[in-house]
Parts: sequence; structure tokens; C-alpha cells
Amino acid sequence: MSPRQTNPKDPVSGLPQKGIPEATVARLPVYLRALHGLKDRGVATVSSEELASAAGVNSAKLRKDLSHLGSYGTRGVGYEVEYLVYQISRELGLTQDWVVAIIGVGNLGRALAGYGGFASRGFRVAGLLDADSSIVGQHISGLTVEHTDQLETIIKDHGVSIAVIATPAAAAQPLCDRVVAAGVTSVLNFAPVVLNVPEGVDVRKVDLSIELQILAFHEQRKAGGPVGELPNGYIEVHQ
Amino acid sequence: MSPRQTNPKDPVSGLPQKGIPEATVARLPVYLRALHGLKDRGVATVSSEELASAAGVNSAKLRKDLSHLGSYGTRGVGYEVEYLVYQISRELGLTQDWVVAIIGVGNLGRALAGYGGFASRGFRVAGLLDADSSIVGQHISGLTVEHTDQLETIIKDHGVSIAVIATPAAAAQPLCDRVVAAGVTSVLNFAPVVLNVPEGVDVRKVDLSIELQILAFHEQRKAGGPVGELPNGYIEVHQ
DNA sequence: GGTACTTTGTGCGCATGTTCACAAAGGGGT
DNA sequence: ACCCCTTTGTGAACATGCGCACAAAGTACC
Repeated sequence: MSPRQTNPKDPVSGLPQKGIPEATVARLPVYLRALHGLKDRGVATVSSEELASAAGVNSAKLRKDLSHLGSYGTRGVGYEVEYLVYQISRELGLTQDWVVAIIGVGNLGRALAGYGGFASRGFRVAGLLDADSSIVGQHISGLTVEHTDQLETIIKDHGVSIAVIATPAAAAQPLCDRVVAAGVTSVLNFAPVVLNVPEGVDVRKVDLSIELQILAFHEQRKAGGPVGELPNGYIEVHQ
Repeated sequence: MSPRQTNPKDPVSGLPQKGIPEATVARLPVYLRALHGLKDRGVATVSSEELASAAGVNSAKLRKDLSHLGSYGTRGVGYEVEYLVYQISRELGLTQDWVVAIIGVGNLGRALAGYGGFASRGFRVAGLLDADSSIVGQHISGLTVEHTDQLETIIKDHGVSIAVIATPAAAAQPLCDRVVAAGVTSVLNFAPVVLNVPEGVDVRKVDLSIELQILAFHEQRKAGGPVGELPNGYIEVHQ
């Protein structure tokens, strides 16, 4: 074994402490979901091969990912499902509750508010906000929609740390600025714009249109490359 | 310049032909959106620095990305906005129309059906399908919801090549199997499951819950690492 | 206690992606 | 025609991610 590069542990707690690769972090939730499924079916122990297959990845990758959290498997046997659920949950921060506000209550905001995966995994929706007064006051998924005027109050009163932005493009940046100023440090953005945030604030983006365009690219590849209609409109063709 | 490794061109058409890195493909739609914004504001020419800033990336990366498409800039000047829009659109396959079916018309499916970014960029929604007979027959965004029994017929009649799956988890895989069997080769999956598809079919996944968990991980990091409750009571913790 | 079998954890080489820094290319002024 | 200024396109160094293949570590059975 090389000196002390891999799987570093905190000398105090003995728990793995930092340097989990981003690619690994992005897959942990997938493993967690697969493990919950196994647990619900009463499975007590699982091998890397089985779990990898359920999660749609290769087993070496799964083992390496898990090794970043610590050495939680038993050679010759596999991983104890329940224990692994706990370890991954803890690493992802799901053993504590996160308070979420949803900004923008159109169809998408409604879909998000009603999404079961929210409450079930440590995320609590504390507020639904919209700028449209015909929507304000409606009851959705047990919450009353409030006006965005109340944004700062709601964020501070409930201790919101994650904001979900599901507004039209034009409204997104100004609202983002306000939630950040009010103390939010993580933003999940569904609006089709690039949000600018100060250092220390995380933004993740979900964009339907981008996903479709990526699919279109590959679809076109399968069909035999870009459609060859030469740039008629462009006299100065291709250079 | 090295032999013939970078920016390969097809000897016949003179157009760049293959090997655009996946990471680049994922950013092209972002550049395209930024370019549309510039175009709408009447900007004719843009430098890599300006465009990169609008797209939220570093300018060297932008230039390298664009260089994979060809040499479309002018040194000392920048890129002609309209021409670049055309080139990226063509590369992404947006100069042709793609026919899309949305499977599952809950809140999310409705949000997707009403999403403007669809129609505006070469994606035509040809069908909305749901298994719930109380939803079938409703008119949404100019379309009538049809029963999933009609799935094969609709896909074949309209030549659907991209399916958007917005159903509950349990329904996703069986419906996916059916759309693939009916000829669809690209799937955009919003259901929280890993879809298995045959070789040659592309699947992209959008998962709210995973995004939130990734944010929670980083949020926890900012707050000082995993909550240190040692595995004392891990026995039942948080389900 | 020993042997055979299973499955983890990881070293290592390869592939992909990112960033710096600069030569080359073009525009514009004189 | 020449020089200076701006900005592209890209070589090269670095960083991250992936997957094979195998030693190490455990179980099971006799």
C-alpha cells in the first residue's frame, strides 16, 4: 500500500473524512435508492456485483466508490444492506433534515411540491412562493402558496438552506439573488438560465431542453451525421 | 501542428465529422442558448471571452469546444453570432424536427407538455399518453391525452423517435420496453428508476431527488462534515 | 486446523476532461 | 507595406475518472 493517499480517515473519529470524488458523490444516491429497494424486499446482504447491477454500473466502480466511504464490506460475503444504507445516508447528509423552499408554483413547481421523494428522504418543504397573486393562497400538497414578497421572512423563519427555483427564465436571477442574500447556500435551478452566485453557494441545474438536445445529437449520429443541407442562406459557405 | 489527430474533417464534405467529446456535446446547448440571447439583443459578433462568460464557462474551454466543430471564428474579432448559431444547431441535429411522445401526464408531464423550450427548438410533441382513464381525453397544450394502449400505434404513425417518460417508478420499465420495441431509440427518463435498454438506445435521466441529495452532501460539507453521531443507534435511524 | 472458494479493496495503466499560455492569424491605422 | 493590437486555435501539463485484474481477507466445510 502506498503511504497515505487513499481512503484517508480522520484521526479522531476514525471515519473517512474528505476527498470523495464528485463522480462518486453523484452515484451514491443511486446506490442508496437501490439499497432501499433491496431492504424493502427483505434482502439483508448484497454483493457488489448484485448492487452494481441494480444501480446500472460496473461492479469495480461500485466497490471503488464505496471504498471512499470506508471499508464497510465483508470479503467473501458482501455488504450488509441496512448498515450500508446508514453509512451512505450519513455521508450524503440525509441523517439530518434539510429545509427547502420552492420558488415558482407553475406546473413544474406543483409537480415538485407533490413529489414523494422529497419528504421521504430528509427534505422538508417549508414554503411555496409565487409572484402571481392568482396563485398565492392556493393550497397545494398541504401548504399554502405565499407571495414572493415574503421570501426573506420565510427563508429566515424556517431556516431554509436549499431553494428550488422553478420560475420563468427572466425571474430566476433576481429571485436567486434574493434567496442567496437571505442566507440560502444551495440552489437547484430549473429555469433555463445560467445563474450567477457568489463563492460558497452551490448551484445545480436541471434543464429539459438541454437533455433533449443531447439526445438529438446522438440520435442524429445514429442516423448518419448532421443533415447535409449546405448553408444555403450563407453565401460564405463554411469558412 | 501534429499529423491529423485534432479536428478531423471528412475528406468529401470538408465538414468536421466525428469524435466530438461528450463533455463538449453537453455544453453546446448552453452556448446555443446564450447565442440566441445575444442574437435577440441584436449582437452580431461575440468574442470567446464574452460568450464564455454568458454561458458560465472558462473561455479556453469554450474555444476548444467550438474548435471541435470547425474553425468558425475570426482571430482578432470573434465569432459571428448567427453563423455560430447555425453551426451548433446543425451539429446538434436541430435543423431537423424530432418527434416526441410524453408518457405519463401527471403534474410533471403537464409541465413538460407546456414547456415552451420544446416546440421552439425543433422538438414536436406528437402525443401525450397516460394509463389513467380519468386523464385520458383531457386537452392539454393543444393535444388530447390518449391511453397507453395506443402507444405502439402513436409511435409508429407519427414516427416518434424520442420518448419522455414521466410516470411513477413502477410503470417506467414496462413502458420503456414497449416504446423501444415500437422503434424509439432515445429516452428521457424522469422516473426514479434505472432503465434497462438494449444496445443502441440512449437513455438520459433527470432525477430531482438525486440532485437534492448531491446538494445536501455539499451543504453538509460547508457545515463541517457528516453529523458525527457514531453508529450507535444506526439500527433504525431515519428509516 | 487446513484447504477451497468467494468477494472485497485497490494498484495501475488508459481515457477523458480542464486549464494555461502562446504562436499564428487577422484587422486597422498610418 | 508595415507595425501593433486583439483574439483565435491548440500543444502540453495537469487533473479526474474508469475498469481490469489480482492479492488479501474473509467464510464454509471437512
